[in-house]
Amino acid sequence: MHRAGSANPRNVRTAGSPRMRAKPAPRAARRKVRLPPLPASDIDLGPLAGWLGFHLRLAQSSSFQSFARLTQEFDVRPGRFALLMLIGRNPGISQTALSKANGRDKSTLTPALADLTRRRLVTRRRISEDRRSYQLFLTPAGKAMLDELTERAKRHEEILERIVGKADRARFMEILKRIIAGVA
Amino acid sequence: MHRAGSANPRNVRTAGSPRMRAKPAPRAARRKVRLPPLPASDIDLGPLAGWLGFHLRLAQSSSFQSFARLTQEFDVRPGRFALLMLIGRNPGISQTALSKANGRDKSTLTPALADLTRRRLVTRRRISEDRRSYQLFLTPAGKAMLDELTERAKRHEEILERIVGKADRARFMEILKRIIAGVA
DNA sequence: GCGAAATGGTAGGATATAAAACGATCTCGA
DNA sequence: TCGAGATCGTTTTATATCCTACCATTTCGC
Repeated sequence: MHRAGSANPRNVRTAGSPRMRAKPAPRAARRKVRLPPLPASDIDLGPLAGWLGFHLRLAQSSSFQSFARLTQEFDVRPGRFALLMLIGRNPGISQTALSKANGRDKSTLTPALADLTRRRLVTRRRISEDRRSYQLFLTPAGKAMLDELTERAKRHEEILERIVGKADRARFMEILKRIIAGVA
Repeated sequence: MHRAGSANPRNVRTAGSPRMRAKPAPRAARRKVRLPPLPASDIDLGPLAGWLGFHLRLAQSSSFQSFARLTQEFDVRPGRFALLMLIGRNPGISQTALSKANGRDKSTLTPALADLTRRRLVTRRRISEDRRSYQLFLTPAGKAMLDELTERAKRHEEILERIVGKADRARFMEILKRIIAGVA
């Protein structure tokens, strides 16, 4: 898949390179050989090629984009969707608890919830017992939106499951959970 | 792990809840029962609990943070590290090729490379053959930095591999690669 | 050759995210 | 009951990221 051994010194232009096409051989004396930019298909990843972390990052990006494609008409990306789901399943949840379950810093929630509130999908209520915190709820519109999004998310999951394969699914999930628990 | 069935209506405070502690039972008539914010340990993830996409996101976050912890003294996070590695292994690579190998949009590279150039880790060279593009190279300092970072990254990989397990490592990697290729 | 289309890189606008510091409020121990 | 410290949410600051549009340059079709 990638070049073997160490970095290719690339001191010589191979004959028949696509770049040679419309280039009349210059008459001037030996021109210094210049390196054409590497084509994307011929990149040496080095150790990255064998590293889990790198591929975890790329896989997450791919998954994210697949999800976003399926839900773009609602303008809700995975992060927001998880918030709606967590609020819907846990009416009255606090922002701190929400941020932990969502795996994101609590300061991230301030603008996100402001947006969801502005869109009338979520409401916040001060409680008299602890006036520092809010309780979060879905509005009826929020519930409807969550239902719609859940349908799309299911399709996304089906895509992922087809790629992962039925046989490996449980094992794969278990490994992900171990990483979540173990690295933190 | 999470509450069974549909959302818990949470209409009743359970006796012995931690919140009851220093609360002298109010003498006033039946106080309206208020919902304390849910503790983080008792969150219903709903369908999220079974979804690969959600856990992929969290696993990626965990991995990222583990890496960042090991390399924080160099102020280089996974994205920058991958850039250094890719440039180091592919001297003369163009920004577009780099962005593809790195799985990020090319416009993301402009500020990233400006930073790496400012720190004298990377140099860019216009080439006469195609004056639109640059060739990227590591400086000696960039190479030294890459070597240092590679050591830390190896430790991070060892952590991941211990979590994933020797037996599952190859399978796990293969699945990640399928997701990268298949969803895109 | 020439003009249209593609390509490499940058700029601007928008969103997502984290860390640190902060004010308000609550809890705990003595 | 009081004060130190913890907790909740926000603000501020700094990155990272994408998308769209754009400019300069190159390639392609004819």
